[in-house]
Amino acid sequence: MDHAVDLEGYLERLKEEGFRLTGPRRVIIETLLENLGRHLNARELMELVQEQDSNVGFATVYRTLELLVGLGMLNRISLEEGFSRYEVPDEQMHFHLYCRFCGKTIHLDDEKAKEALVRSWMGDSGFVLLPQTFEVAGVCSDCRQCLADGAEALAPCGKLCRGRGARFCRRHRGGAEA
Amino acid sequence: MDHAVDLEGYLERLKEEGFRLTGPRRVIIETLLENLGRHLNARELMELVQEQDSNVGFATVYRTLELLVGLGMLNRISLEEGFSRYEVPDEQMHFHLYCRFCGKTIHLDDEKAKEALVRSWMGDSGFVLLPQTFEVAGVCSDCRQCLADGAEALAPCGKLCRGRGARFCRRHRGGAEA
DNA sequence: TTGCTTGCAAATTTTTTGCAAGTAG
DNA sequence: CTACTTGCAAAAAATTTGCAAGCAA
Repeated sequence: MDHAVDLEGYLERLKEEGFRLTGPRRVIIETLLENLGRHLNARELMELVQEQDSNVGFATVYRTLELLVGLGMLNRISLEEGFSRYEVPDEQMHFHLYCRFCGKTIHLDDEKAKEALVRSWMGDSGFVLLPQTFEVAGVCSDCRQCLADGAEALAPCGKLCRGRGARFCRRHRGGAEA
Repeated sequence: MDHAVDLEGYLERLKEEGFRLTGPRRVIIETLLENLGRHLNARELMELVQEQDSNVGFATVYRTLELLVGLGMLNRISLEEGFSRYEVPDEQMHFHLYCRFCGKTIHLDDEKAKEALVRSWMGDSGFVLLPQTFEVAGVCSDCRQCLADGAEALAPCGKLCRGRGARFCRRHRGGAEA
């Protein structure tokens, strides 16, 4: 799944585009490539980068991320958490199941076939598909069990119920302990 | 595409869940249902709501959005703009092509069939699919023409090149006028 | 050298929260 | 009445920007 991306080639590409190969950029890119499967966000990336070089600042991390995204060398993705995550684009697409309530993620198989299918959707639109990760939102079986009586009400379950929605979670409101 | 959602039924659902039907909530929900296809963000929603009742504050808009999302009555979506957009969940999924460079969006057909396909991806994972909108990222033909020599470099084209990436856009950096 | 880059701190933007006052049920 | 809700203002959190100093090419 995480078949290594060539670091030197990646760095070279930056240079070919006319950007300078600086220390901070090097560390940031190395970190990104060493954590291919993790979908780091800016803060997580920052923390890892600072283990290597504590001088690198937030601004540089953000600027480098934006540069890479602008060059198509990095994808910005969102799990609706209120901030962005980033992934090094792979040759091919990836497909995940994402539980909207507990955040659990499952990686799907046969990605090549699925990608071909998605590509076929573009038809004669003139669009060219960019490899990306699809997060298919759903409810996992664990959370489904937690969903009380009114099955379609889809109230968040009490176990993980992380993030913003927690405040209105019926389980939490009742005081039934998180 | 935007087959009306029943306002009273929607409001009723809130009450059934044990939440109060207040003026501000009413206005917010009305506005949401009157702009089904627009994928409003919090600020846009706020502005529309204030045309109806200038007393409603940002906090209430955010709190109501969060409440509805928590109840599964609203989906939070992201176009990687740095903030969230919201959509009233439809019975069925929707599929868009989204140009990563100019932001152009095209609505795809045969959504029922595509949805069935996506549902089949869930296999025996135990997940239940939640109706959602898929934004398939790509490059539209207009932007493809703007992509200079190094075709795979994918530098943003100069025309619309909106949002955060603009600063590093090769076209803009050169001073070649946006 | 030249001018792209960086770090820092301040500024923005988006979203959340505390709290007294308002109000639906 | 009761306690869920609201508006306001302050607080947080995420991201961006101005600018003098640093450094790659």
